[in-house]
Amino acid sequence: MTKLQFRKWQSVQDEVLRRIHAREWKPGQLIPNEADLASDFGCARVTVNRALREIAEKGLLDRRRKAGTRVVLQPVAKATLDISVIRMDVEARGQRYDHQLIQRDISKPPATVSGAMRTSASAQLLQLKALHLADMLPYAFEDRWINTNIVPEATAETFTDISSNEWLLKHASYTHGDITFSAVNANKDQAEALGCITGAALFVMDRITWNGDFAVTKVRIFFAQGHRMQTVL
Amino acid sequence: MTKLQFRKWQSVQDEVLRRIHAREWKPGQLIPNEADLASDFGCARVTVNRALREIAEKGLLDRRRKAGTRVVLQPVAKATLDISVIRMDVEARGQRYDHQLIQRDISKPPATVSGAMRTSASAQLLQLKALHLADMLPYAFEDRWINTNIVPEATAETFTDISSNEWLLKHASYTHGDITFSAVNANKDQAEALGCITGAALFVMDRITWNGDFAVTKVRIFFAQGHRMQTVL
DNA sequence: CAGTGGTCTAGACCACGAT
DNA sequence: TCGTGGTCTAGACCACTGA
Repeated sequence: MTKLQFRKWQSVQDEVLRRIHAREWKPGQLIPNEADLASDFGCARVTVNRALREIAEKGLLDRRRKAGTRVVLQPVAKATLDISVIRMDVEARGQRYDHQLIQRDISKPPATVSGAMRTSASAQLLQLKALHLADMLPYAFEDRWINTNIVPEATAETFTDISSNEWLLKHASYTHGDITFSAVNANKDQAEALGCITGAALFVMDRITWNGDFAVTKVRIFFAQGHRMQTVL
Repeated sequence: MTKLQFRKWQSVQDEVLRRIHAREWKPGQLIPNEADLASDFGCARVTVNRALREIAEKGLLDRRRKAGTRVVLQPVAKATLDISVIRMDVEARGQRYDHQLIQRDISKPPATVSGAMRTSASAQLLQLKALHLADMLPYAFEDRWINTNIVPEATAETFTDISSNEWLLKHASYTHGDITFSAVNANKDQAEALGCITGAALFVMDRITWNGDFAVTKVRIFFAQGHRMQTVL
């Protein structure tokens, strides 16, 4: 009905994906070069290039100059995770978001933290512990360290009205981050904060955010029991 | 020294990212349109377009026709996970990979499985349980159901010489998949297989792979205690 | 060396959507 | 309505790298 958007490169991409999925082009097989495909599809070579490039970025094709383009034997699936502010996650579920500041200290972090953040062993950092709530029930427990050398304004902020995550997005910029997901058994403090039994399996996200070579913040988030993180291939 | 690759679009992208990170272009701010940037950078508009398009896909820019391009207020970080065959993960860590088939049955799955796979409630599926080993130590325990209506050849395969994952990649194609990550306390069977105590927190990946509207396979993988999944922003 | 993909350009038309 | 981004083209040159 509605023709909507003549994205020729996308129809080329769809057709190529169809041929791969239908095994018309088998794993390991060389496919025609860009110029031939362009005349087959009746479009410019650049259009074919864009279609194939995106498929190669997804990991389904292996492209090499002179050698041509092949269907990969064992595709490495690329799943994309959207890591947003926790408030957004909660509100996207149609729930009411609240947060409680549990602790706020300036102190010398344990060696594991200063090591991971590459701060000097004697440096004082700002530590925050907070609870995120969805519909008044515990959603996640957060343990964060902020590098006040990089973000000195943080020492003047109470973090009672705004979560540290959102405050940092407004006041600090970053260039990249490292994320790790794991599972841990809840200790007494975490169990108490999240309202579960000690030893319950918790889904954990660790994140260190960098601005160039300097760590801006390190945060460990313990999600309430039963939390799931979903994505698609 | 080596100039290597004149990718003008990438130098444009680097410069734009620098301006965003340096807050020269602040969150929420409108940046110059493509034509102006092109003349500023001394390149074609298409080159600017490619540079900005990729940044927008990463979630740092919001682009709208007529309205122009803005730096987003709260960037939603996109993290990409590479989901490969477990053997590859193990070997990438420099460890020896082995696997053991623990169970192989054709039976009617529980309602949760047939429901998730959208197979008829009375359909028989092939169930496999297997252990993945790294340097002879348990790495992950896998519980899999295969839809033999979609992949009938599976009924003739023993899965003793090749893991089900790699066999499926060779013999079945898929169009998309759903993935969920969570944490669970190990039950007695899982604890025994993985060599941990009952109740240990395990990192779990659930995956359903589809070919069009039909589920090819559903797998639940319990990783050994302490497993971490890493990525970057 | 030569074939293939990677990139760039100038110009063009179009889809969208803010105003 | 009309400014902006989205896409397409034909042609060109270049960077790789397999043979």
